Amino acid sequence: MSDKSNIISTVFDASDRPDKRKNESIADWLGRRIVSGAIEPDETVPKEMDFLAETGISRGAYREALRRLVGKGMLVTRTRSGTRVAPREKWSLLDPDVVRWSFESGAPPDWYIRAIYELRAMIEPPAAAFAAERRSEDDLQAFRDALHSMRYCDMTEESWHNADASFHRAILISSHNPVLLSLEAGICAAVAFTTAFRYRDMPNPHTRNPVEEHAAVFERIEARDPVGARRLMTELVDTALLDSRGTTVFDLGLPTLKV
Amino acid sequence: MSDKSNIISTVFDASDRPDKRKNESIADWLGRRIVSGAIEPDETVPKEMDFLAETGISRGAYREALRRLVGKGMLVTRTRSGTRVAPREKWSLLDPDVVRWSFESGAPPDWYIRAIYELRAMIEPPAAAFAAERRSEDDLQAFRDALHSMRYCDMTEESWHNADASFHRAILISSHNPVLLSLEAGICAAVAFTTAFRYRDMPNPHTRNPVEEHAAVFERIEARDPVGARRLMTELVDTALLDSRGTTVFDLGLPTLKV
DNA sequence: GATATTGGATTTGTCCGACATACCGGCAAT
DNA sequence: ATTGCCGGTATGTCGGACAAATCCAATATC
Repeated sequence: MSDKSNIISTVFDASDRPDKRKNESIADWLGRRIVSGAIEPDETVPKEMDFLAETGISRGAYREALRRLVGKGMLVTRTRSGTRVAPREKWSLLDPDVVRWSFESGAPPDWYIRAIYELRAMIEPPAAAFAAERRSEDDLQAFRDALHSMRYCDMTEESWHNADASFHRAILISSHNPVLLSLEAGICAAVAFTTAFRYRDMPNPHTRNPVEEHAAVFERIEARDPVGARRLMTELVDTALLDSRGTTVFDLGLPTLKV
Repeated sequence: MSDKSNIISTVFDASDRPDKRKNESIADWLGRRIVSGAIEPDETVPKEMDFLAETGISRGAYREALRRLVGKGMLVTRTRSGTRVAPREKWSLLDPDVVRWSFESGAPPDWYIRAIYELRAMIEPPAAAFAAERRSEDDLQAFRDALHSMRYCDMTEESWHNADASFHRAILISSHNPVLLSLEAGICAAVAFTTAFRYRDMPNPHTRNPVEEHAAVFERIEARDPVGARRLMTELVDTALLDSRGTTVFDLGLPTLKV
C-alpha cells in the first residue's frame, strides 16, 4: 500500500537501544523524524497495521509511542484518515524531549537556534533579577560550585559545558518561579547543545573563558542587587549571541517559521 | 489492596464526556487530580489492574492515558514499584493541557497565577518589540479585529475576553519567533483564564476598559517602533498586575514552590 | 440534474487474555 | 556481612478480536 512501508523497517531498528522500553524507542525515532522534517506537518505517520507488518512490533507499543507525541502536540489522530503531524505552532518546542530530538537529528535549522537565543535574552536577565531578590543560601552554593568548575576546567572539556549549563540552571532555580523552573529542563538542554555545537564547529582557541562575566552576575545576585544582576546578565547573553555570529550556524536574518 | 480503590470508581465517570475518546477522558481526569494536588508528587497513581477492576475500563486505554502524562513529564513509570507522580519541576507547566487542568480543577493556587504574571512581564514586552520589527500586514489585521471587538463589547461579555486573548496572541504571533509561538497556546489560555477569574471574582464596575492602552501598543507596532512598543507593553502588563492586586487571589508574597 | 441516503471499506479506538521483563525483598550459602 | 538465588508484583509487550467513526462512492429521491 503505502510506499513508505519499506522505509520504516530500514530506518527503525529496535535493537539500537536494548536498554530502553520499546514504546520509548519508537517515540524517540518518530519524534526525531518529525522534528528533522522527514515527515512534514499534515503528512501521515505510518499506519498502525503497516508499522506492525514491517517491524513486527505490536500495535499496542506503537500506539503508546503515538500517545506520547500526541501529548506534546506533535500529532493529531482522526479515525479513518490516519494519524497526522500537527502544524509546527502546536508543538511544545521547549519540551526537553523535543529539544533533544532537534539536536540529535543533525544540525538544527538556523531559525531554531536563533529563536532559542532570543528567548534566553528575554528570560534570563529578568530571571537573574528575581534571583537577586529571592535566592537562598543553598541557591548560592550551586552558583559557587558551577563557577569553580568553570574556572578550573578548560573550555574544551565536557565538564566545562556542564558547569556552564549548571550556572544557567541555577539562575532559573534561584528565581523561585515555578513556571520558569518548568522551562528549565528545555532551556538548559538547549543551552548545553548550542554551546557544544558552537565549540565543536568552531573550536576558536582565542575565545576567552567567560567565567569572570558569570562571576560578576553571581556577585550581584549574592549582593541582592536585582538591577545590577539584570544588567550584567543582559551583557552575558548578548556576548554569547555575539560570539555565535560569524560561526557557521548564524546568518542573522529574520527567523522564518515556514521555510 | 489499595485503600484508594474505591475513590477511583466514585470520582471517574466515563459517561461524563460521551464525545471524547476514553483514553483522553482518563488523561483529563488524572491530569486534573494531579495538578490539583489530590495525588502529590512521588505518590503512585492507581495500579493498572486496580483501575481495570474498579472502572471496568481496559488496561490498554488506561495505559495510553498514562503515556500522555508521561510525555508531559508528570509521571514516571518503573517496573514493580508502579507509576508515580514526578516532582513539580519536571512538569510542563505551560503545556496547554496542564494550564487548562490547573484552572478547571477549581481556583489555582496563588503562586501559580503570580508565576504566570511574572512570565508575561518577561515575555510580552520584548515580544512586542520583535513584533514591531517583523509584523506583516496580515498580522496587523489580527490586531485590528481584536481591538474592534474590545472597543465595542462590554468587559463583562465573553467576547471581550476572547478579544483580549486574541490581542495577546497577535503579539506572540507577530514576533515571528517559533519557540515563542509554541508557548502561545499555553500563555493565551492562562491569560484568558486569569482575566476571566479576575472579573468573575471581582466584577469591579469602575474598572476601566483598557482598550486604549492596547490600541497604543498596536499603534507603535504598526509604526515599526520597537522601543515604544516595548515601553507601552510593559505599562500594559504592569497595569494588569496592579489591577489584580487587592483582589482575592493575590497576596503578593514571594512565590513558594513547595507549600 | 442536483441533492440526499445508504452501504461498504478503511483506520483508529477499545477490549481481552496471556506471557515477558524488571525489580524489590527475603532467604540462604559463602 | 556480603553475595547470590528465588518468588512475588507491577509494568511492558504481544496477538487477536470487535466497535466506532468516517470517507467514498453508488444509489435513491426530489
